[in-house]
This record gives sequence, C-alpha cells and structure tokens, in this order.
Amino acid sequence: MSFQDQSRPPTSEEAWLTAAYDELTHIGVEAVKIMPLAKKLGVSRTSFYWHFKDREALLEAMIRHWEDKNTGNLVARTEAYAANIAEAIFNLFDCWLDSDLFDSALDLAIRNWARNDAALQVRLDQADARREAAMASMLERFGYSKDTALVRARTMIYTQIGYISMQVRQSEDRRLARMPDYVEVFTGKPPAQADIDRFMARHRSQVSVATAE
Amino acid sequence: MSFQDQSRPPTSEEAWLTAAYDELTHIGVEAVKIMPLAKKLGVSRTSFYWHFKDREALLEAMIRHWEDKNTGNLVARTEAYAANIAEAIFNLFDCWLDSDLFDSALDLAIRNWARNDAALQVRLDQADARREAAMASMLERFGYSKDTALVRARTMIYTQIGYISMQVRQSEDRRLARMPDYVEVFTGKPPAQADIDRFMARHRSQVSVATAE
DNA sequence: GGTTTCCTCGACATATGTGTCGATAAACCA
DNA sequence: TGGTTTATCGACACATATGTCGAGGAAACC
Repeated sequence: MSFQDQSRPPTSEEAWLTAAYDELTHIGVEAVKIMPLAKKLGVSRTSFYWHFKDREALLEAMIRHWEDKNTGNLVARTEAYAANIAEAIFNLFDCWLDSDLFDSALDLAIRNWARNDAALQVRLDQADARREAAMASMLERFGYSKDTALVRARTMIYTQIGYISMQVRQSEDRRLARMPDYVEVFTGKPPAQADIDRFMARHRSQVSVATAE
Repeated sequence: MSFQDQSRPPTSEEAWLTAAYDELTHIGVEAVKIMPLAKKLGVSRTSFYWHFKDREALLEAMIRHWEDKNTGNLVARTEAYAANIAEAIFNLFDCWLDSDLFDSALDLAIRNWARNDAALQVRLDQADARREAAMASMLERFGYSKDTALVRARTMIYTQIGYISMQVRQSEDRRLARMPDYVEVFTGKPPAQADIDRFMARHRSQVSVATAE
C-alpha cells in the first residue's frame, strides 16, 4: 500500500514516495507537487532533487509500483483453484477486500491520470487487456461461451471501477454481505451456501463481529 | 452537450463556458484556468472578469449545467413505459447512446472533481441517491425484491461509470450489438427478440449501416 | 583525525497562475 | 451628436510552482 518496507526507519526517499502516493490517490497527479510535499515532510523543497532527478522521475516510480502490484495479483486470483464458477468469482473478490492484493485507490488514480497522458494510457490499456483476458478465460473454463464470458468479464471490471470511482462509503461487513448477490448477477445463478460460507470464513476472520444491515 | 444554443453567434460568455467545459471534460477541473482559456479564445485574459466574478463563478456555472441535465433525464428514462423489465432496461440504455439525454464525459469529470471538493461531493451524493432510487424502483415494479433491485441497480450504475472511466474506444455499432447481453446480465434472463428489435430500430436509424463485429 | 559520502539548505532564475484598476473603444439609444 | 452601456486591454501586484548551484553539516569509513 505504501512504499515503506516493514520495520526500519524510513529513508528520505521512501518518505517522498509515500507522501507523493498520498497526494496521487487522494487528489490526483496534478497534486503531486514538490513544494507542498516538502512542506508536509518538513524539509527543504530543494533536497528533493538529491533523491530524484526531477518530478517526472517521482511519477515514474509510482507508475512502476502500480504495475508491479495490481494486475499481477489480480490475474493470479483468476487462476486459483475453484470447483465451480461461484467459487472462482469469490476468489476474485478477495482482491476487492484485501488491500495487499489490489490497491483500488491507486488503480483509480492511475486511470484518471492516464486520461491525459498518452504514454501512461498505453501501459494502462495493456494492463486492462491482461485483466480482461484472465477473467474471460476463467469464465470460459466453467462453460461460458467466448462472447458471454467477455460480456460478464467486462461487467465485473466496470462494476469494480465504477464502485471505486463512486467512492462508496460502506462498512466492510455490509459490503461483504452483498457479495453473494453480486456473484449471482455476474454468473447468472445463485452461489451454493458452501461457497458463501467458505468466502465469509476467509474474510470474517479479519473483521471483529458481523452486524446486521 | 456544449453551452451554445443552436444558431446565433456565440456570446463571449458562452465561449468562455464551452472552452471551460472542454478542459473540464478532457482533462479535469485543475485544467480550467483562465490564462490558458484566454489564449485558446484569442482574447485578453483579463476580459474574463467582465463576464464572471472569478474562476469560482465559472466552475459553479458548469456544476449547474450538469445538475440540470444528467440526473433529470436519467430518472425520466426509468419512468418511461415498458411492458417488461428488458424493455425498461433498454429504455434506460438510451441514456448511454444519446448524448442529449446524458453527458457521460461530464458525469465522469464531475465525479473526479468531487473527490476533492467536499461541497460538490454532497451535491453528487444527492444526485446518485436519486438515480439509485429511480433504478431500484423500476426493477421493483417488475417483481424484483427490494434487496435484489438494489444490487442490480448498483451493478448498472457502477458498470456505466466504470465503462466511461475506462475510456473504452469502441464503435457505436459494436457497442449496440453488445447491449442485449448486458440486459441479460442485469435482469438475469435473456431479452425477447421483439424488445431487442425495438431498441435496435430506435438507434440504428441514427447510424449509417450496421457492420458485423 | 581526515576524507568521503550522504543529505539538506538558501539564493537565484524563470514560468505560470489569479485578480484589480484605469484607459480605451465600439455599439447602442435618445 | 453626445452620453451610457458593453466589452476589451495592458500594467501592476502577488502567489505558487520548477529546477540549478554552491555552501555547508553530519555520519560513516578508513
């Protein structure tokens, strides 16, 4: 999520990166400016240039971080073992619940940024193509036709992006409770109770107590 | 879509507004700057202040334009006559195909803007609540339970936002051809051929010739 | 203890943005 | 024709951003 490795006092370089990451995800690239970052970190603006060649280099570092993280983990989740399509989709949903697997805020920020950065848009299109292919192939493995698999893969991708983009404020529990319904929409049939239970057991362990909606 | 009324030479005020709209939709609020707009319009930067009190006033005018347009038309489409749920969803899909009904680019721009403008976020949340309620009530009219209707309404909203957000470049025809599949995902059952034909007839009239995918 | 490496800083040069004010000019109408 | 309204402009004051340069301080290395 951040750029810091566990323990170990953060180096100055990491501090600049995490501060930049915060601005990028909370506001947008246009807010990743050396002067305000320096003020936040309480250091001189110019010392930035010892760690990075220029602002461009800082931005590139963040794109790298995104590339290394999001798409790879997502594709891996589509390849996880599943006995049926519902279980497969639940596997994929792990990404939306575990910020170690997929950083939604970063994904959205990159998308908005790419809208007026042609070079980044190319990299994003490649990532999207990989994701779409992985999801569609997962659906095909469970018997969906090529066309149907594509439409359903896209529905899932768009829904996730739309969900992030709309900044829905919802408790983790409430969100979790809705997920079986989404599985039904995406697959066209209700998931088996055993698959729901398996998914819930996996995620409730991280949450304290489930509350009613 | 733009701010100009049909015919009639555009007044200076409208010119400022359309130029601002272009920046807002193509790049983002942060790009709505008086100096660059003036350069584009070929007039002095300072003459802006004759038409608008300040930059704030220009931005407010664009928010008003969005409020007047998008949500109202969308809600109206959910209330249009339909004999079954598939026809109702096809009615709604009109919004995504007719830029007079719904301005997707503007909607996305407003969403990104609201992410760091608390006051705008409040107005956006209200608009979203109206949209969600209208779509869910449409589904309920055709027999979906309250819970199911909500999940399916949200899937449609998120899918649309995600679609815009991902900047999918796809021909109108190809997009049109996919729509019956999306109706099936959103309703849970395939649409009747008659409803597909009615929808296609309505939209193909605007397109030249249908091509195969 | 001396040198090197790592890191920070202030001054400077330059660019781009906002907003005010008073001069000016054309267009409108009485 | 002459005055008011409408619209544009340049000069000014100010704020915020980027990036370079050379002067150092502090810790580590030998």
